[in-house]
Amino acid sequence: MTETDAPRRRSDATRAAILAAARERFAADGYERATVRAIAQDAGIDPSMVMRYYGSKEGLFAAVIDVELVLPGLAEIPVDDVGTVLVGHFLDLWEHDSVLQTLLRVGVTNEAGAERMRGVFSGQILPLAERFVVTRADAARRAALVASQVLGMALVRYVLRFGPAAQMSRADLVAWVGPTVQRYLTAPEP
Amino acid sequence: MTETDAPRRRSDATRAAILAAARERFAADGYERATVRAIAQDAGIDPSMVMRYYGSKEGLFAAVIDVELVLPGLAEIPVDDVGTVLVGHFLDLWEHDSVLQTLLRVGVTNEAGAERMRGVFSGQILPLAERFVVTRADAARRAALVASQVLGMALVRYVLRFGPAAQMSRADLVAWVGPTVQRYLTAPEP
DNA sequence: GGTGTTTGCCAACGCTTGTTGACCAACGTA
DNA sequence: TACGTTGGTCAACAAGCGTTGGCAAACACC
Repeated sequence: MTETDAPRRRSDATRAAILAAARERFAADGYERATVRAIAQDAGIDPSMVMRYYGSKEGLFAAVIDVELVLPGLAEIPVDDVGTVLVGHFLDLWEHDSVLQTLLRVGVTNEAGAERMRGVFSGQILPLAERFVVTRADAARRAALVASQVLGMALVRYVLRFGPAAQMSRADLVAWVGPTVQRYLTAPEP
Repeated sequence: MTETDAPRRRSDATRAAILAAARERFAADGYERATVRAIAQDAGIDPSMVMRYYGSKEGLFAAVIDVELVLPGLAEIPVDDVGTVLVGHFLDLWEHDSVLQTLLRVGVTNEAGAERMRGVFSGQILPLAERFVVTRADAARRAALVASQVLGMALVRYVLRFGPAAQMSRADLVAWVGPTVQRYLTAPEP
């Protein structure tokens, strides 16, 4: 998804600085409040450079969310631990990579962000659910339930910052939420 | 919270039209993209009227989110049904009142919206949780978990509009999510 | 019926936004 | 050393934003 072996240019450092600043601003402020001027200032360059290298603000945003986002393979872990392991992986992803934070902040008001979020859902959670049930419709429902709990957890903990949710230890969170995800994936339909 | 017996003015209809238009716009577009001009056009009046009656865009937003938001009393229902009943109430609230949609859309990027959201949490879900456990810290954790699941459900269903989540029937949703909430409220600590 | 207040529109302000093009310095190559 | 290419700044643009003040019509009251 991301470019790998392009010819090295002298401006690569600038490009990277812009991208890094954009990541932080979009993740912290959402699409509208993250201005091109602010991003450029963070990157220590002129706003016009953003346009030169990314075409437009929308193009810059597209570059920010155009990253591989993969949950570690859950194939080899015991079936009974899928819930807790998945929750742990999601917490890691959330805390060490700003792209999910960006997608959530932006996806709530911006259609491109929402579309990308749906893409992550279809590409990561849906295939996971399909390994546990037979019908495609059932898998879709279960994946949606998993997404609701996992995104809801991130929402109250990292975005809305509800006190209790932000203060819960990682272990507590896994112990509480893991079984929910486990049930959504493996329990018989109610 | 809302004014009740003020002297009736001739402009009450206009005030109401502005408020109604603002509710829809804020709920649909979030704070930044809901412009005063667009709201005024929806209400069929001049943008300057918004300033006259609500002081500023921020004042208008404050008026929009300044509404009583109460979950129906859950005191008289059987303890074992708390989860399913609560989820049902939340779905009703979400579909018949735009204020929660507004708060979620805005709260993700706007601190005033987030603060109001935390207020709803503290005023509605926290007291509920305190009826089921003894220590205040435990209640806070459980309330946060309930909020994460319930808001996450709303997020994927009404805001991000994940296909499977949006298409699930109300009955299915209650049957799947109800037990999760029930467990968060009444299960012993893991 | 005259007078003061309310309701509404209009035009404009000052500011910020994304975006553009002119221009200069540094570099690579012959 | 000369020259085309690349990297970068600067100043400005048009558009949109929230916001303001003035003015005309409609109303309320004596």
